[in-house]
Amino acid sequence: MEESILSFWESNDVEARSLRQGAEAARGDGETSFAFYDGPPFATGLPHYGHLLAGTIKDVVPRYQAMRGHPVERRFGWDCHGLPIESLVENELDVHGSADIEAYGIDKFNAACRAGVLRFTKEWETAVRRMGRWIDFENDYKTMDASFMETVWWVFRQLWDKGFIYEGHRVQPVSPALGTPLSNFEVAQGPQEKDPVTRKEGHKRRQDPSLTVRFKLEDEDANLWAWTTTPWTLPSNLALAVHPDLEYVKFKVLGTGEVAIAEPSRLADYQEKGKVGQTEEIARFKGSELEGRPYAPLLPYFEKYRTKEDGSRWAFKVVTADYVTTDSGTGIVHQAPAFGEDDYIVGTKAGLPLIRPLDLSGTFSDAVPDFAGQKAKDADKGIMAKLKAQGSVVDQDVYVHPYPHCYRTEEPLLYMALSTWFMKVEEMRDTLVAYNDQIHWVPGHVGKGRFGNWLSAARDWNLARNRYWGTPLPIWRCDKDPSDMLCVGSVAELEALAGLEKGSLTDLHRENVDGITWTSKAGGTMRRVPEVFDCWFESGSMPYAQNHYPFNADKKGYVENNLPADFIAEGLDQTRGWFYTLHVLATALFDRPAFKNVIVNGLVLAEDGKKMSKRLKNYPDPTYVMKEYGADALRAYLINSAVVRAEPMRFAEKGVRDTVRTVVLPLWNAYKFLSTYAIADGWSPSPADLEIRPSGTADRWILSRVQSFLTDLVAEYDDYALSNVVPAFHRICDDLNNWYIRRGRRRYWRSKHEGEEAERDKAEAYGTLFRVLHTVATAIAPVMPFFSEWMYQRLVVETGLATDGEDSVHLGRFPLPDASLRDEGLEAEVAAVRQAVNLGLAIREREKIGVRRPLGKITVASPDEAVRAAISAHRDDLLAELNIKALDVVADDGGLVTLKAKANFKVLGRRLGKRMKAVAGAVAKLTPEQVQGYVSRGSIELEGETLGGEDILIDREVAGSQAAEAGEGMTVLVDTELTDALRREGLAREVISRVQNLRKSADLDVSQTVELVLACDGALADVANDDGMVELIKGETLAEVLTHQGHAAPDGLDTEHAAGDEIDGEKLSLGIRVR
RNA sequence: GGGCGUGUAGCUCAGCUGGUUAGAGCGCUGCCCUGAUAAGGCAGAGGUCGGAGGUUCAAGUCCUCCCACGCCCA
Repeated sequence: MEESILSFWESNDVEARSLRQGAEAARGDGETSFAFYDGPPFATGLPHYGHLLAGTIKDVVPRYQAMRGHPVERRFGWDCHGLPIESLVENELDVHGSADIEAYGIDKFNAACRAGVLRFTKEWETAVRRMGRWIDFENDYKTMDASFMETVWWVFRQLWDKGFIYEGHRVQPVSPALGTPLSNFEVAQGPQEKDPVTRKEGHKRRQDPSLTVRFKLEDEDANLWAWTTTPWTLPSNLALAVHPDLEYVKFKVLGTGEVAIAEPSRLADYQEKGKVGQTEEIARFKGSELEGRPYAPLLPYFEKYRTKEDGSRWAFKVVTADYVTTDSGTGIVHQAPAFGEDDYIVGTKAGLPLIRPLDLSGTFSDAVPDFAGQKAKDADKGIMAKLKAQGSVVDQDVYVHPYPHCYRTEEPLLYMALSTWFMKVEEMRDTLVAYNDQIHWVPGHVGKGRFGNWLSAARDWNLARNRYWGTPLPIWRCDKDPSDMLCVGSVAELEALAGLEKGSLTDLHRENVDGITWTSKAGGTMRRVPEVFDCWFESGSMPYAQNHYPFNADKKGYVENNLPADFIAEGLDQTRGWFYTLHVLATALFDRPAFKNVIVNGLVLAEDGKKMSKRLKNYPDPTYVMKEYGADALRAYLINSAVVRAEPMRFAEKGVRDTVRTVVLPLWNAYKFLSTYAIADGWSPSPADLEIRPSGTADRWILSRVQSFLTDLVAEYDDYALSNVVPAFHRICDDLNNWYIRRGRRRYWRSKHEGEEAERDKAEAYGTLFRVLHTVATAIAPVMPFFSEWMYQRLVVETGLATDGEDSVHLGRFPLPDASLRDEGLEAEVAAVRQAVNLGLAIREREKIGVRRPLGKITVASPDEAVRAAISAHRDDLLAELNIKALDVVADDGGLVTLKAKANFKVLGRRLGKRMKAVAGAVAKLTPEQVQGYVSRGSIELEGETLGGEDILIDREVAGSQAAEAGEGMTVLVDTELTDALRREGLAREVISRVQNLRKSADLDVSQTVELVLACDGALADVANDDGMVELIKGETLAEVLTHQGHAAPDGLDTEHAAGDEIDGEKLSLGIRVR
């Protein structure tokens, strides 16, 4: 069914027309259009349920808005740049690290990335279309398009001009073998190992030297003991850090006479392990008192940083830092600001210089002549030997700890401060938070909590990456005078600067722009800096870059009109990703938020609660699920869960199957009912039926219920609360199938000779059901686009009712609730009747009397006049549904129930406070008579309080052993006594049921008339001999002739179709001849 | 280590500003109905509301601490 709808959409250009409407409206004044941004996925893998979920949300909302008359432009976006594709290509080419890649050729490497990044786009397109998502793949955007990249340059240039960009350093993990810094992603790819104690997965463990070194104070004859596991950073030592609040001890080592300083608990630990002998305490003081104390450089290489030009102390002094702990070491931490994140922060704060005598391959430079040319880790031994020789080593040991290793070479990573480019974000925090307050987040807590907290603690954004396949940073710098820099904001500008022919530069990747140079003012050469952009910068630029803003004059106004977007949706993991980068750039560039409404979805987990894993095969293939159960069911299942409120969801195939059963089939059944009888009856809808205003109660009721349903839906859609849509749909289906159609079934097979009134009623029945189905089918179009379309085609298009341009449900308007069709009083009436029916069924259940057996009388008692009126008004439905002959409605239920009183805690608690308990106790102890007295008088005095009105709640409990049930506001009593007539009719109905089953199993047409043969005796024979009962049976089973034989035939009757059964222990044979 | 979220029936989840029989769906058991239905209805069993304190006349709901899990960030 869905496949044929897909080809219908395609061959009739339906999708394209809807999308075109969006694009055209958006290009106009933007007044009525609804702006949607698609967050670009990465097409290096196949789409999984997370993508399908996001895709569903991104489809439901635009479809709804389009139907509300706000056309939506929907362009698919592809994220093309970044590490995942580079890693993939590195593996395929077996080329790893910067040296290899550059030797291989950036042009060839990038060509491979370009070829590889879109390899799965066809599969994506197929999957996205199969799930019914309408989005434009032809007019898509790719972050690697020259036009997109040029806008990224423009964005960056804006920031540059506004002073948001600066050059700084950040400590990053570097793989010495690859000679390249690694991203967090790559670090996480490194070898993993379980911690033997905590059993938690972490970095692979390694043995490192554990070295405790003495630093000699310059203003006192004492040493500071500091600890490190990276001896190779000791030549670059520039400071020692202590915790300002920790206590330190100065002591004398008795054996050697050395005076030293360390943290006392750490010293004790050293002594326990026998590394230090007896000591004598000299003094104690806080870490803060050590601050600023000068010490002699451990090694001579950077002595020049001891004092600044003005003579003040620069490096080689004690600084304080809160991160110092007493978990290991001496409580005094060696600081090499270029080689650790903490060290870098401390160094910056203390104004220390940044020295880094190692290149990216981890090789010492000439600045450290003793170890020049050696690799960092290889130099550890020599450094330790040298320190030992000069008497600086207190202790040497081995330390085992988890440590990050290179994902390719398994070598330990080195942390180094590298030059990079930042965008100032910290100084705009307040603005970011203020604009965030204008955004409607679903769920709210993500915006307030997670995102809001992140914004108010936002750090400057490191925009540059030392990679190859990305948008190059458009900064050109003089090789003679590094302060001479130029930021290029467009291709034309670059061509002019470099003297290139206009229009000659058609691609902006590194291989095409790195070679572009020109002569600088100082006579040097202007060269591009080597970095490319963090690809989040590109996706954050997407609102502008997808339209080549501001270079494309046609779309300039369009971009400005569509900022902020009305709606976006992505997963929770984008809080620090796309949501953030969109917001930061829109705030910095346009002084507005980037979007007005956002739905954040949670993670789709496998049924076992684990991550979906191809290796574990713990989830069903999406293609299979859509083929087996349909995309509509999958969409409804995904949406009908807290996953659309950022909570994790366990995906179960069974859940999709249940969705078919509970969401799709009910409406399908209702449609089948209408079509079966309409065909049999030759009925077809007229345009007036779309607007029918019937007079009958049941018809008015169901139309009213539909209006309530629409009211709910519109509220939920408008609030982006998608998780409430399916439950609302479920309720209307229940009302439609289990009451409206069930009760009204006979109206559809009324025959012509019942007269004019019957004809009119039948027409209204058809018209109303038609109108209801049409409305409901249209209202669910955003969620279940296929089934909705299928119904619409049959109900409206094939019957010739479609007006021009409305040949698809998705091109029409969303049905808004019509208040004039709403009758809440009537809805309450039916609710009361349905409750009475439920109570009656409960009585039958308890008394073990099947509904097929008619009973004489039901009594409904209620003190509520409205309830009594409702029951009387719907008398026929109540009696028919319960198969009871007569109804009594009474106000006084005194004889049926005993009254129990309960204190109304909500009302009384507020008033009475502490006295609540006593009063509640007294109320509970009231006898039924006292309660009765309260009911008639309206007030009572208890514990010195006068209670009345809402203060006391009355519960009714059925008294004695009567066949009665008490519900909210009513009590129902059923007379279970049987007369002969009732008994005979019950048996007749049993017979009818058997005949109908036989007709069904014989596969007879609904209107096929037959000849019926019954063979039975005893009580059943009484029925067969009762003229009234015979007429009843004949009428119900379309039997033109009924013959009765004595005694059941044990071998079955000699008719075309025959069956045998037992009713109340008596044997019955029946047979059917087709006439 | 920090931020956010989650923890309620065998499973998946509702429970609004605190108010007294803690609900629904699925599953299970029993019964019933059915000439639109691939279905449906009624009932039953099943709960220390993650744990411990506290506030309050009253706590699943508010506060504190702890435990477990998830996501993000270090």
